[in-house]
Amino acid sequence: MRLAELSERSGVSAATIKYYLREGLLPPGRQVNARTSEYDEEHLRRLRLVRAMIHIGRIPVATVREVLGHVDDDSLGHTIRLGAALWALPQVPEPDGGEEDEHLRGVREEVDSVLEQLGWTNALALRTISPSYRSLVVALAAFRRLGYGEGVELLTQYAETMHRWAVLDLDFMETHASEVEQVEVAVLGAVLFEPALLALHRLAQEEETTRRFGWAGGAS
Amino acid sequence: MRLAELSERSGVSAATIKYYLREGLLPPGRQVNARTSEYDEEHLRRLRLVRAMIHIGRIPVATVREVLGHVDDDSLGHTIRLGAALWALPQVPEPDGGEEDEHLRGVREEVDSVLEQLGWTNALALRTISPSYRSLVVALAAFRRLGYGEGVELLTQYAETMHRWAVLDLDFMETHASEVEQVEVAVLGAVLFEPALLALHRLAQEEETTRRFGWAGGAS
DNA sequence: GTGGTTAGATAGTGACACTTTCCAATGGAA
DNA sequence: TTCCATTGGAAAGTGTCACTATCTAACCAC
Repeated sequence: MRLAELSERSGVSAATIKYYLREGLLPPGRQVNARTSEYDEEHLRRLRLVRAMIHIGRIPVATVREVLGHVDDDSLGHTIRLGAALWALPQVPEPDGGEEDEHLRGVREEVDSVLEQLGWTNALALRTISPSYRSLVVALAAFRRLGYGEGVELLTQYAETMHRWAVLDLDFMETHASEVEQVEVAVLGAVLFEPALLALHRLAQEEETTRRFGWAGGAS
Repeated sequence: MRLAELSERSGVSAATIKYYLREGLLPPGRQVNARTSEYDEEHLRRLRLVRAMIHIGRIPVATVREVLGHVDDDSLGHTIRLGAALWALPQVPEPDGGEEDEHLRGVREEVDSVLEQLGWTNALALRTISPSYRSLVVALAAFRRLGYGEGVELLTQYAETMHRWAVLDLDFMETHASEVEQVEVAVLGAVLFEPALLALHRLAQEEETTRRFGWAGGAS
């Protein structure tokens, strides 16, 4: 298939596809001659993956390139490749004060004790370098800075829920044979499944809110 | 406190605070005279809230204004205000094809049957207008378009988990008296707590991955 | 009365994700 | 063979976004 057909089948404009090729998000097609290339189903799939990462996962183009680079890199071990890909995903940025702590330090201690209590020894060991750990601490500290510190106490319950979710993810991942696919599935789980589950969560909130308060609910 | 102090205490530059005032994200200070305004602790809190929404929640400035407008609007009922605020949050954009269905239609049917099975009658009734429902369907359709349809079968399990989470949210919310605060807590739950829990989820994934595959794991 | 600060207006910046425009080289149709 | 739409590639342009910088006139403390 040529560029025009790839564009039509994916619903992505030819100019945008050229842009992705230029940026290295899509591998070049098979060169037929100096002025024509041929694309296949794998290109279409990759294009859909890229689009989903950008629009559903809200991942910047440069980051997509980096993440997919790790996914494709078969010179690394399985865990490393997966870790590298997941760690390249966008994270919560540094808080405003630069390094001003207090809340940050308090939350960090609390998170550490929760991890220890849960027996997450691997996560504890990775703590100093894991972006997920940093994101967690920063987000919780912001919450606490607004006066909702008590929310953090539920952390253990939430952590158990999230662990159950992770087990489901990895079970699902292991049903897929190829290593490249396994890493891809894990990345997709983080990039596409998270938004889906957040939408499901908001839907559950809507359900529960209307159950408790009805449709017009509360005073005006 | 004057602008310079507000800036120093929050770690946000004076120019940025002026920008937020201009955009209506912060209410103006108490005018002392033609060229001086006085700000209080409530301004500091609001500023931190805005910063958290923008940087942790990744919400566009215009959307923050809209969401906070709903939170502050005491002319509406409780449920409506909450719904309006949550529905104003950024959602998954339309898929590429414009309206090309098939996957979309299939997923929609599947989601509907899951909702029915769970007895989420309110969510089912809101289905046609709820942005969360749309986001869910679009994200799952993208997943399926990439060949991972089976993931959707776990939907019921995930939905039950998300409902449990929503119940925890609303329980927490109800411990807060003021209506304005209740709506704020719900919005914060969606905006700050979601990133925190996603970080927790990724941490759980790291833990479980290293448990199963070790540190170097898999072939190279 | 002088120097530093303030609110407010206007314009500028850099990142980002495309989009447009141009080109010469093809390749199928007439 | 001639014509003309299409192709890959390069380069410049566009619109949005979240600030950031510059300027002005008023004010206040010393």
